[in-house]
Amino acid sequence: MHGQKDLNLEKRSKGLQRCGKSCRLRWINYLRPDLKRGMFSQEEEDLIIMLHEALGNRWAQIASQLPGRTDNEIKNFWHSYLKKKLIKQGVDPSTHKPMTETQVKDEKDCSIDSTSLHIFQTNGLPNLATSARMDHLNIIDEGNVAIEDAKVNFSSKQVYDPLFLSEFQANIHPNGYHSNFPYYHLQNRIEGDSLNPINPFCGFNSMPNLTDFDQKNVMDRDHCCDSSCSSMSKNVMNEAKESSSNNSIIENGGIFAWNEENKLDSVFNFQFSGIQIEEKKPNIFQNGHQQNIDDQSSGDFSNYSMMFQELTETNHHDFQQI
DNA sequence: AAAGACGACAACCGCCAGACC
DNA sequence: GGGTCTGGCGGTTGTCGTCTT
Repeated sequence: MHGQKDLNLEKRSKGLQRCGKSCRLRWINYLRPDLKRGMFSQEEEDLIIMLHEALGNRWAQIASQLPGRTDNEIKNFWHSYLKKKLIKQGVDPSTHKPMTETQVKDEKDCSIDSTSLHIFQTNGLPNLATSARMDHLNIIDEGNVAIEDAKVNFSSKQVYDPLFLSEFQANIHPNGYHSNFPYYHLQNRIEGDSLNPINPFCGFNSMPNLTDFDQKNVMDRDHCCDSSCSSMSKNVMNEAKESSSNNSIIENGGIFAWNEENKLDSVFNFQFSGIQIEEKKPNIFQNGHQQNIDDQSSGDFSNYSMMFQELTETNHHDFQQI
């Protein structure tokens, strides 16, 4: 240990002796001009939790859904904050399922008392990123999965779950943006498109790559993210509202399949690359919610947060008390 | 005021895959 | 086909500032 310390001291005194690889890493994680600084917003937290539930420790993929955030940053945030937060909520951070009382007790860092735990466990309340949706997913890690295996039956989905898997297919409005589901799906439903009944089979597209951001896109990053996420949240909110009124989610068919790519990556398609078009076409989903004051970090997912809050309001009540 | 604990975060390490020769 | 290089990734470590005792 001392040797390592001495080495570090030496490095500092001489200046870090970086190889090309570490220079690259420093650029990506620290120096890149498009990096978003500052704390993570609540919306980003929620998104990370959900993405982590779906993707596991694939930080790079998670980061690709959070423009301006690096995998390293998200990873650190997870280990230093989110993980503990989930544990305190009685949620196993690795499985995203409610921990048993024993598990909670086993967690050294967990200060939750058994009474509180009992409250939400007996109520059958989910964690924010409920595990229910993933329970019904038969998705295999590397994405090479037979379509049959990838089918998801939403009919067994628990009603309280406001954000089932399709939420990740945060599609862009067809008005110039990419769209498969849920927007298009939802539109058909709302507008009663008889030619396009609710299509239970949803295609997926290649996952956007953060590295695809060019400098101009970077300049517009927040706007882009804001819009796409807003539409996403609105769509999901509508979907969830509808489902709550019907007391079920997607009962007609309730199955979706993968396209030829068959990659879990593809589920998350925020299409950040649609910036240019989006700029010219105002987002029809703007619902008048005031942007979060913290424009750097919170604005991007403001609607998403509200949706989350609204959808989980009832069932989340007990959590607030914990 | 000092020492230890803790949290945040940058940096490092090792592995892997793809490109190239 | 095999070796080397490079980039990407996830896990882990080290440092530093802040908080607590």
